[in-house]
Amino acid sequence: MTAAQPVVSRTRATRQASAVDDALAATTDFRTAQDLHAQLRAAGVRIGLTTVYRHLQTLADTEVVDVVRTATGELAYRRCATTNHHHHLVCRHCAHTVEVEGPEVESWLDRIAARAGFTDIAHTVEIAGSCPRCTAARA
Amino acid sequence: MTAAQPVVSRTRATRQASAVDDALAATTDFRTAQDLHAQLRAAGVRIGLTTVYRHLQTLADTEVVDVVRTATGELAYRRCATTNHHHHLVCRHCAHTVEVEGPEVESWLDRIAARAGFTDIAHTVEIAGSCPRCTAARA
DNA sequence: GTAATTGCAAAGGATTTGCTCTGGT
DNA sequence: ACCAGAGCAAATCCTTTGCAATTAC
Repeated sequence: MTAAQPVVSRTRATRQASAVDDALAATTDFRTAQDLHAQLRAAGVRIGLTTVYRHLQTLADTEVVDVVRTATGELAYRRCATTNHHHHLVCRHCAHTVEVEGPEVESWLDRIAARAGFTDIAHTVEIAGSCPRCTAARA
Repeated sequence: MTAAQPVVSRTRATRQASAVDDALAATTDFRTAQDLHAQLRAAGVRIGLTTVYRHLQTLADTEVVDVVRTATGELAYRRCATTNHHHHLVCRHCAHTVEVEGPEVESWLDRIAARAGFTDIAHTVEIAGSCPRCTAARA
């Protein structure tokens, strides 16, 4: 596999841009902007919340990160391993995330959309559950 | 099929409660609280936005209405025809909604969840598209 | 009459925007 | 030096809450 290259969202390389990049590279879980900001600050990085939001937005626009909306309505971001179309299995306790593919889901979507006469289909499939580790910890 | 009975969310039957019920019964599309409130006000009903929110919340808690989160993050409510598990095909232009079932999706979910060791799975599948009418209108 | 319900105003919380200052290049 | 990017504060937007007035029962 190719190493994740530092994706500079804007035209200039700044300390803050790499900080956000690094924070995203350091985890495979979905993180909110507030989350990442707090973590960066805790780690001693001087960065504003607005800046975190702006970088994440740019990364999302560039499709470098995936965005999902949590159950509470916040946006969460994640640097995905594949650029292929996929979905996420997210632990509702620790946000641990697993990428999954589902060809049969995609074909089902096409089928029911066609049946209803809908075109230009977009879809989101989000799956929440309890990951093995959290399930064990709570037993 | 059985007629949709007026579902009173609280213990007292008020003018406002039935107004919300009626508004929901009058459409098959997903509507936001703000939306319904504006519509009711426009129709001359005296009702506060807070009250609309409260009734929708209660109805959602009672599982009388389905709730989805729109692409812009707002909550949208809808009185569904079936109480069975189903998903929605929603027109991104006019919010026209079609209920769809997908046994294969449900079984796929179980399968991938089991494979990843996740338990206590919940999922959302939201499908957005352009309905036949809107597609035609925009051609 | 009593307690549930209403609805205004205000609070909350996430995200965005205005605008000035800072720092890449 | 120039201009993109940073960041604070203020503004937005949806939704919830506090609390006094209303109204169903």
